[in-house]
Amino acid sequence: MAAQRSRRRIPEATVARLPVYLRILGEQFEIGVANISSEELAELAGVNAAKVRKDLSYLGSYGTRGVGYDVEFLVYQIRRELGLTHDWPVVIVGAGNLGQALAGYNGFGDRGFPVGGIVDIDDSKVGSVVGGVRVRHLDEIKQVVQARNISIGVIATPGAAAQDAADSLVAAGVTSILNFTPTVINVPHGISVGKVDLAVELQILAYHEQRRANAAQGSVMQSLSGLLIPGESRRGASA
Amino acid sequence: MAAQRSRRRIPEATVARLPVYLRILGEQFEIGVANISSEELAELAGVNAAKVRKDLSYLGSYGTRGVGYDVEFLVYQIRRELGLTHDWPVVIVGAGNLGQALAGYNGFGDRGFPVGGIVDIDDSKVGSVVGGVRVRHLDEIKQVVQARNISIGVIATPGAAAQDAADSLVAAGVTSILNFTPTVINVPHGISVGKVDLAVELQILAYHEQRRANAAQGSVMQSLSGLLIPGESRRGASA
DNA sequence: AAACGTTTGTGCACGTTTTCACAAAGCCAG
DNA sequence: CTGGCTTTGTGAAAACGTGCACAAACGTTT
Ligand SMILES: NC(=O)c1ccc[n+]([C@@H]2O[C@H](COP(=O)([O-])OP(=O)(O)OC[C@H]3O[C@@H](n4cnc5c(N)ncnc54)[C@H](O)[C@@H]3O)[C@@H](O)[C@H]2O)c1
Ligand SMILES: NC(=O)c1ccc[n+]([C@@H]2O[C@H](COP(=O)([O-])OP(=O)(O)OC[C@H]3O[C@@H](n4cnc5c(N)ncnc54)[C@H](O)[C@@H]3O)[C@@H](O)[C@H]2O)c1
Repeated sequence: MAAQRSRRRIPEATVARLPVYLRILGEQFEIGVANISSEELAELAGVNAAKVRKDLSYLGSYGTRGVGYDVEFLVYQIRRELGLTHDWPVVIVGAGNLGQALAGYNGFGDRGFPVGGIVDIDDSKVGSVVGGVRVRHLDEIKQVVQARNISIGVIATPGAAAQDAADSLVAAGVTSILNFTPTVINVPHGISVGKVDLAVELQILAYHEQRRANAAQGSVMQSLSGLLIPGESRRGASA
Repeated sequence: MAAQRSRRRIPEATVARLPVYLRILGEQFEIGVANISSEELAELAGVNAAKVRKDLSYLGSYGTRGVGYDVEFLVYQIRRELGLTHDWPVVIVGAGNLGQALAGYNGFGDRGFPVGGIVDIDDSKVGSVVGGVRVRHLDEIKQVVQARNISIGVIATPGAAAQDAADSLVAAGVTSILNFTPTVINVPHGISVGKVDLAVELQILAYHEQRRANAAQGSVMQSLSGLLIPGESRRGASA
């Protein structure tokens, strides 16, 4: 009776890398690669080979020593572990520029996340069709979510409305939220939240740019004081 | 002569949170809040107060014990540390759906990252104007970058063209890249790369959804075997 | 000017993630 | 079926990130 079922807990850092491996493996499979070593996969994913092996080891012992991993089988196992064996329809809240772009973007549904519904609070948006889906009113979100058994919601409203949107999603029964607004949202315990913030990414890059600029200036100063070894010019390792 | 200049190295995890604090502090300043405690800021940012204090301590000792932090001063210090005291124009490669959406999005320039240029390889796109900027041909990227002294590039091409786009950007003199395609790009040492991948975020959420589903099923099984304490129903802590 | 309540700044312990390094396991050639 | 080559899977160490807990510092009140 011992349920030998998965129930391994996979480290969050690994979960974030599995989708990257998955995509690469899918591409390799497409071009006829049947087998791949941790070294090759690591190269393609831009990470350390030992890390790849440890990551994959959380799925089970699916490699063959001296040979590598069967690409097709590995794709199946990762998909299984990530819960990608079936589609996860999503509901988008906010049918503005971003909401419409997302709804119209196929790379969304192609990856198993079809747009199951779009809602907006603005009556002038309600009724229009974007990406083949008719925009419904925010008030109907519960019907939309329950009709297609949706558990993932995407927030694409202005930042000021993000908390409202999150509350509506949770009330409608959604248990995972991807937030595209810059606003931090509060959700009840047990709800997962992912965040995509353009400005944050750019600001991180700006920080590294500035460091480089400062370091370069520092180097010049050192150079002037005769301390910089030629050929060893400083460049922040940040890639 | 000892250059007492910054040159503190700030942990990457902290760098990723500073933009969040910055936005919140800006909002608080707007609504007239002059002073804030680490506790309050932590609450608004959804993190631990000790973490906030440690993060801010990397900037220097700018708080006042028993009082808190001066909001305006802190905004200034974070902006300074992140290198946001001046604008960082960006060049967008790829004027398709995403490229046009980004170019037309004001929250971009508003945060100090104006679109300094857009290039595309498709002649039918060249010459059109999006977001007030005229699309130039990829071949002219070097002129575009150098004319405005751009150091940040954004890749919004199809995934298959991402490496090409990265190579072009690096050749043109860009030293930081934000990659919106799902493709992993290789860049020379010393170039910073940020990545925004929608599918990865959704797949991470799917994983948590699936775990919840499995755990719930597990609970039912436990319940059936009399092991589930009522009121203690399992819900994965993932928020 | 002392006593008090508040909040910072940070040492320390703990948890997580990365990396190293190597035995175990497989394939293949002879 | 043995020996040599390759590559996995994983302990153990190192590096990194988080959160607790508390002394030090500050403003206020008496
Ligand atoms: N446009 C971009 O390229 C881009 C890029 C990155 C991030 N973002 C972020 O995405 C969000 C949306 O941007 P946008 O350009 O699409 O804005 P937008 O103004 O075009 O669209 C917002 C939509 O949300 C609707 N809305 C407002 N309150 C609502 C509510 N409570 N419930 C449901 N719908 C509501 C509005 O009616 C509108 O249709 C913003 O937070 C923005 O910062 C946009
Ligand atoms: N549209 C979305 O909502 C969305 C969301 C997330 C991610 N993405 C990703 O963003 C990328 C772009 O998506 P899109 O919908 O804008 O695609 P798109 O096809 O509309 O636009 C791509 C543009 O890039 C140009 N291009 C192609 N090769 C080029 C090259 N070598 N140099 C310069 N330009 C080149 C094309 O001419 C085209 O104009 C894709 O990788 C996609 O996966 C898109």
